[in-house]
Amino acid sequence: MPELPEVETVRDGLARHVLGRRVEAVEVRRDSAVRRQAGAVPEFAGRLTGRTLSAAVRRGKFLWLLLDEPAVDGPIGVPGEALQAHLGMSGQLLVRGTATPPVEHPHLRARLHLGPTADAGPVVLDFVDQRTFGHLTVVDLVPTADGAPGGYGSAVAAVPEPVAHIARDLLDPALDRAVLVARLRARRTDLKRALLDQTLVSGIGNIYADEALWRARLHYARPTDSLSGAGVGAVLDAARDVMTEALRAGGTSFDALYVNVNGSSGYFDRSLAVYGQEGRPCGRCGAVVVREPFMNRSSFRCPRCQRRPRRSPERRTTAHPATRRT
DNA sequence: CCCGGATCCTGCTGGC
DNA sequence: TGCCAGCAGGATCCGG
Repeated sequence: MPELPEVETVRDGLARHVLGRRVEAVEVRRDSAVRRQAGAVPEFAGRLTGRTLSAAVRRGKFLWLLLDEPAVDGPIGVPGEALQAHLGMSGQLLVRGTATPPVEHPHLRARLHLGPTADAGPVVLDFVDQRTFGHLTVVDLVPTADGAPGGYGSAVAAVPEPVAHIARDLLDPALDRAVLVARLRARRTDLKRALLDQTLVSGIGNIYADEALWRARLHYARPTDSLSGAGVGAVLDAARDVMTEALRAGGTSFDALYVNVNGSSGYFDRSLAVYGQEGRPCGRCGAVVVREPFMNRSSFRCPRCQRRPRRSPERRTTAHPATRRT
C-alpha cells in the first residue's frame, strides 16, 4: 500500500522521466478515475492537453505535477494549476517509451501521451489501479498558509486546493515539530488513530504506523493525552526513521500491487518488524506477534513490548452549551 | 470544532 | 469443484 516512501519513489521517478514534456493527448479508460474532477472527463482532458509538466511535488501521500503555460485568459493572481494524483491502495504510475507497443494492462484507468524532451523521445504515462481508490484530477493551486514550499520537489509556495487541509509530513523541512507535538497531545483519542490522521501529520499509513509504534514500544490504543512530549517525539522519530529506511530501500511492496514508476518492486517489506508478521517472533523479545482488529483494520504488535494501556481514553463528553465558543 | 464510524471499490483467498 | 464471506485500507462524508 503506497505510503510516504512509496509515493516519494514514484515522485522521484516522475521527476526524472516526465518533466519538461507536453501533454499531447489524454485517454481516460474509466471515468471514475477522475471522479473528483469537477466537469468530469471533458474538463480533465481539456485542462491537461497542451500543458507542460514542470515539477513533481509530494506532500504526505499526495502527489502533483505542476502545469506550465496556464490556460489562455486564465484568472490573474492564481498561483497556477496541477495534475494531482492519489494512489489510494493500489495505484501505480508507469512510464514507458513508445519504441514498443504500450501494454494494455487490465487495470489501466488513464493514459497520458507525453511529447519528447531535448534528450529523449515521447513516452506514455499510465495510471493503473486495481482497487480503484486512487484518482487523478486537474486542480487549482492555492498559496501555503506559512509561505513555505508546498511540498517536496518544488520551491513553489502553493499546494493543490484539495491538499490544503493535509498536514506537512515528517520529512518536510517546514514541518513545525513543536506545534505537531502539542496538537497530538491535545487530542483525546488513541495514538494510532492520531498517527493516521492526515490533517495532523501526513504520510503515515497502516504499515508504518504499526512499525513506528513497535519501535517506540507503544500500544496503538495508548491515549494521546497520556503521553509526554518526549514520548510523542519518540514515536514521531520512529515513524520518520522507518520511512526514511524504506525510502532508501525503494519503498515497500506487497502482493505485487505496488511497483515504482519504472515497474520495479521495492523490497523493504522483508525488513518489517511486526506488520504482516502474525505468529512470528518479535525481533526484540521473541514474544509472538499478534494481529488485532482496530479501526476496521488490522493492527500488528508485540504483546510484550507493546502492552495494552490500563485505561482507554475517557470519552469526551459533549461540551456544555454555555462553555462553547463560536 | 472534534471525534469516530460508515462508505466507496475490486480481486484474491479460504472455508465448507 | 463452486460459491460466497471476509479481507485488504486510502480519504471523505456525516452524525453526534
